[in-house]
Amino acid sequence: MSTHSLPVSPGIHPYRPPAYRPDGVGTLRRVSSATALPLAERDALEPLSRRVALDQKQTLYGQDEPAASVYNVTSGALRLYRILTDGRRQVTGFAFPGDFLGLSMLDRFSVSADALGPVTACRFERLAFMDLLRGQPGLMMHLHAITGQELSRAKDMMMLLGRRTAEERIATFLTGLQARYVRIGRSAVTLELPMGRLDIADHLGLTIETVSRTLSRLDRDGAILIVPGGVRLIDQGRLDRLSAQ
Amino acid sequence: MSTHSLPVSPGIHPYRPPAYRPDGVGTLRRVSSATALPLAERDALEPLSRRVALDQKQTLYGQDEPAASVYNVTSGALRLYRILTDGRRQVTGFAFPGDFLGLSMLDRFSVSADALGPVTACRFERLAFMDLLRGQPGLMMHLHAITGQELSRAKDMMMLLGRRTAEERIATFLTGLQARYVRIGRSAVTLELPMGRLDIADHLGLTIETVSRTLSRLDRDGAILIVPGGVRLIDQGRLDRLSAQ
DNA sequence: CGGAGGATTGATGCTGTTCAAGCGTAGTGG
DNA sequence: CCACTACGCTTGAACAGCATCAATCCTCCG
Repeated sequence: MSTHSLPVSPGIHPYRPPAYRPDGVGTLRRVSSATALPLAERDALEPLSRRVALDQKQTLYGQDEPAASVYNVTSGALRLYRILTDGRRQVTGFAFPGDFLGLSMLDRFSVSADALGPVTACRFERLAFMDLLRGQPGLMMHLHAITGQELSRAKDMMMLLGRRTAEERIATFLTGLQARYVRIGRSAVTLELPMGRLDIADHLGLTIETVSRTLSRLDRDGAILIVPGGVRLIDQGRLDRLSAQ
Repeated sequence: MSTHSLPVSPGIHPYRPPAYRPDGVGTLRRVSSATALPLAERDALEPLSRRVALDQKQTLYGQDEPAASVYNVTSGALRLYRILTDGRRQVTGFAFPGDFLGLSMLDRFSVSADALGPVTACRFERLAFMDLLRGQPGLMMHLHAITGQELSRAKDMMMLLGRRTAEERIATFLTGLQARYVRIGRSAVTLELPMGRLDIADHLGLTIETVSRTLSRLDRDGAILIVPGGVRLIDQGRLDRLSAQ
């Protein structure tokens, strides 16, 4: 997975890899601000959590598996996806530090989740988690709002998959990732892409060839710069226009 | 909107329109069983509700409008959609009796909602609704689960829009509608289609021509029978296979 | 009867897919 | 140190599915 390690490329690309701060503790510290939990609520949750660690390609849970836990990602990234019996795959999203998984608390997971690289997460036993929530209406409301935001983003994805061109999909994907990275305090200019081209393709309803070609074209046109393990956004205006709602 | 009124067609199609029971009261009586609320919880909600009625094409609320209310549909059907600045539209779903709208309780509606025909709904003032929920953790959990199911269906739609063929989309749409109709106690064989072909197209990420052609082909092949205002499902096995996960 | 709106059908074209070959880099082992 | 392999990515050529453009049909309704 060389392309995922973002080495400092010595030549053309003045690229500095994002500060890698292994936190390695089972906490909720690095929850993004948009979905941030108030301190008191975080403290209520923390005693329930157990730290889990995954290596690349390991599965956190599988689609339709009984959902025994709720997770909060603390480091790394995961891909969330469904697969049809004939192998066609839809990557419904990617999870980054601060993101909750399984928050809708249905009996079974609606997607599979596996690690794009080393991942750590906090694990909550679902029933205990729900018991706690029953006594914390404010926290419950907050988690409900997070689910509501996820639902809103799912509708964005429907619009993207149903009605947008390949170039718009790629641009929207990049600027969306940028916005998420900003919220968790990462570079807003050079985006690490921890997922492969095939993951992006299966997320955007395209083929790997179209993803590759479209990225190449955006690079050639000076909108982006493809760097090892990621992408640097050059023409922000153009990208924003392409991804405009 | 003649094709939406489902008249008894005298000739070839032995079609009986679904019993039209105007309930006309601002209650939660006809909530579907899958999302049904326990009696006690329904009684807690009912005092907060005000009945609203819409005529065809009237708007219940618009995308990005401050979300002052939560709704529960009591009769009729609505289309839920987003529009891009250049006019491209994605219909994210349709709402039928029993469905909640605005349940994620974000500050603004994430889609627009307007009536496909005459509609009645219960309206809840959002803040009062939320206040009530704070004291009713069981009800809150239940509504959260409904939102979780909606999120799961949104992921189904992503798979459909990203990875399925036109024929599969149509078949999945029809069998999905069938399942919803069964849950609210309507015919499982002859489906009323209160939405037009354009609505279906914008829901499935197709054009109106492709929807029309695909329905015609399924009709010609004996999988369905197109009747005025709806569709009769003939070859259930074939449709199920086409929409199989 | 005539108009309006939706639906259907046909001809043609384009965007993205499919099939196929080649490239670049990392890792391995002689 | 370098050949060899593996894997992901890129690029090209041909193709297909769905879109686009356009005409016609159907039904309702004034």
